[in-house]
Amino acid sequence: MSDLLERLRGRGWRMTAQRRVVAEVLDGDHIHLTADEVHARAVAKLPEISRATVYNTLGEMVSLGEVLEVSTDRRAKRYDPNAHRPHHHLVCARCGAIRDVHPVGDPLTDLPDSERFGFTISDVEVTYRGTCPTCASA
Amino acid sequence: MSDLLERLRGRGWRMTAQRRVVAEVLDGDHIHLTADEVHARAVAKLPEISRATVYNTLGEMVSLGEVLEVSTDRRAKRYDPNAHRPHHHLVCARCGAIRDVHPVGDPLTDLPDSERFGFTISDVEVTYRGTCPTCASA
DNA sequence: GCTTGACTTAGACAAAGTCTATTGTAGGAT
DNA sequence: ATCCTACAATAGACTTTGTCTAAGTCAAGC
Ligand SMILES: [Mn+2]
Ligand SMILES: [Mn+2]
Ligand SMILES: [Zn+2]
Ligand SMILES: [Zn+2]
Repeated sequence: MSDLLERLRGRGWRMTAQRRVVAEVLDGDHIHLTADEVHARAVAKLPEISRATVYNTLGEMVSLGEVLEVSTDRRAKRYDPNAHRPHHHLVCARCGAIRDVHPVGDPLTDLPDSERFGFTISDVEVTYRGTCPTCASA
Repeated sequence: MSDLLERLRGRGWRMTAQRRVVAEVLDGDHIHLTADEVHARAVAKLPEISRATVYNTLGEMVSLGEVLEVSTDRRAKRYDPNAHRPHHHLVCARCGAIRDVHPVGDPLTDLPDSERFGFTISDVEVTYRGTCPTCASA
């Protein structure tokens, strides 16, 4: 069921009811929830879970490399369980819907040496913005 | 002197000491200051300028299209007077230094139709991350 | 030099996130 | 099975970044 939960087992991770529900809430494709959204969904399964624990648990999952932090807007960070397949994001400017996308080619080759200012570049992050089909037809 | 200030004149923009100082502080190349940094530098020239006025003025400049908001980290928004030459950003992960960069080609062509989920894409934002020469030699 | 609507200000308020002191518990040891 | 203890969970104070409001100030046209 929870692929993320499976990945977290056998890492010496002490299993608690709180950690289990956070992992369950983050299961699925194109999942990019804020900490507060994770908390709201976790409370539905385990009413006494605290906000601090959700933040702590998400932070640990990020440290373990099993969850990614995504910042597609200037509001809250979003947590993404799709940590093992490199990807970028497509965001609807109207409703905020987020899709995982996989551009072809390496965007790094598009940056000429004269535009690198002597930096050693280790990562490129691409965000596509537009209007989703639902918002376009509304 | 202040190219930004020149651009803002003759737009029916009521000129005040506060607005002049904010525009002066934002003059230059590769400028990407936070609102608080703008405020600190503005206070040095005009001690009584308030935080609210800096936020208001930056917001108006953004609305006029003369300043861009840049979000290269999850902390404060940064304000960029280079609003008329499309560009992307190269960020040092260690010290936060930000350079304006101009990749060749259109990153949109790298996203196949099958990866567009029916969206109409209007904008692409690219952030290159790495280590600047100063941090690399330290 | 008036008048007036636009601008500025201080401080309250809000959202997102961090930190701390205290209490609880998972899981190994006995 | 029970005990122990290091690790985890909790409430709430605190911080950072940003917005809002009500009252005072001023640039610019007449
Ligand atoms: Mn994703
Ligand atoms: Mn820039
Ligand atoms: Zn939409
Ligand atoms: Zn650096």
